[in-house]
Amino acid sequence: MDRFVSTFTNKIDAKGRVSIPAPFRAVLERDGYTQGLGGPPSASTGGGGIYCYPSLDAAAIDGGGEKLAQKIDGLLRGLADYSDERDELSVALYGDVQILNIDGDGRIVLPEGLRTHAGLTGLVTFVGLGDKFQMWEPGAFETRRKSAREKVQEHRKLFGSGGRSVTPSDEERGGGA
Amino acid sequence: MDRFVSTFTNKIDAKGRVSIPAPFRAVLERDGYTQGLGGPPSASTGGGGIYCYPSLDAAAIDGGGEKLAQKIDGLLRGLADYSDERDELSVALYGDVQILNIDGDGRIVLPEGLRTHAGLTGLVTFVGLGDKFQMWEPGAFETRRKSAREKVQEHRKLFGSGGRSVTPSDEERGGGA
DNA sequence: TTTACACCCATAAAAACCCATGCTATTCCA
DNA sequence: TGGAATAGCATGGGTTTTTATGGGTGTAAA
Repeated sequence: MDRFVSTFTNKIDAKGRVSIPAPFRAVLERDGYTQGLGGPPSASTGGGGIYCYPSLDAAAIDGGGEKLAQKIDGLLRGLADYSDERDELSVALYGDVQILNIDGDGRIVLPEGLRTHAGLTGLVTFVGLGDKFQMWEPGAFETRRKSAREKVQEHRKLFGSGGRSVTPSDEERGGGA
Repeated sequence: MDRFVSTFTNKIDAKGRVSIPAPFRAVLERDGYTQGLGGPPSASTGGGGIYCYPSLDAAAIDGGGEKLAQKIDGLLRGLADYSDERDELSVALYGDVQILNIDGDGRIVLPEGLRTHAGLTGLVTFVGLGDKFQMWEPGAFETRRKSAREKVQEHRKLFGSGGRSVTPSDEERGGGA
């Protein structure tokens, strides 16, 4: 299993730290995470970390590991070096990215900018999306999830399936608080 | 991590010095130094130099290490010798290049010419763009960032995603970013 | 001399690091 | 089978290390 799945809600402590759900951590490690968690004693801010940036179309933070970073690289590859266009895209793709290091206890500190973009206060909901995951303010995510379900319902009517199965988004809720 | 990522805003002090963000310094160190100065080639003595030149198409300064220099070389090599285009580009790219030393505390001094080109006053925003970075006047950068984001929105449509909302069941989104 | 710059030190704030404490789910053993 | 021992995790809180920034001093160019 090397995909981010399921949702978990964790607490932001007084120092601004949040535990990354252990299953997500496991995915990150397999993805080539090389710091803090057993990686080589590389220099200060080198080696790894998770890539985070404000979601383009939602009040949430997108996060992921090396695989996500390579995906971003892929978007830029193909654009001519030193073209104006490339610089501009790079600003949006790399410029908004923050590399957050995971400490020895599996926690990260969310920078002010990201926190406000997602409207985070004391709790964060981690949502697995396969290649990456998102961090939401729990209330905002609940709203989003509901509307997503409704959409799925509609689609099902259109398909005329009428099946009684659970919706794809209906995973079991995560632990904490 | 061997690319410049993320943005940082630092202060220019009374002597005209600016701290290079530590993560960028780490990238430069891995990239190798261009100007071996006295002392061991380790971080302690600083002793490296960075390539800087006015951005061709923006009110900003481009900066980078050895890898950037090589990339510029490669770009020029691709053009026919003695072509007008090459001459122009050579002048544009090399003519204004300055090699700035990093002092023992990770700071550089920005020459007058570069500072005015970017309209820098008391603060500098460092923006990672992968294999180089840019230095902007914070206000000007905000404008740039905004337009860059809009451009990315357009590009996402090209990538085939274009989806407006991210639902928990919404896998495989091309545009990732 | 005056200026510009490399080099050195000091310091506050932030980030990284380390250890301790409950909780829960799981394992193990009588 | 039931309950104690155990292991993994989220969380709290000290402590140390980095980092950004301010300022002093000597030296070499102008």
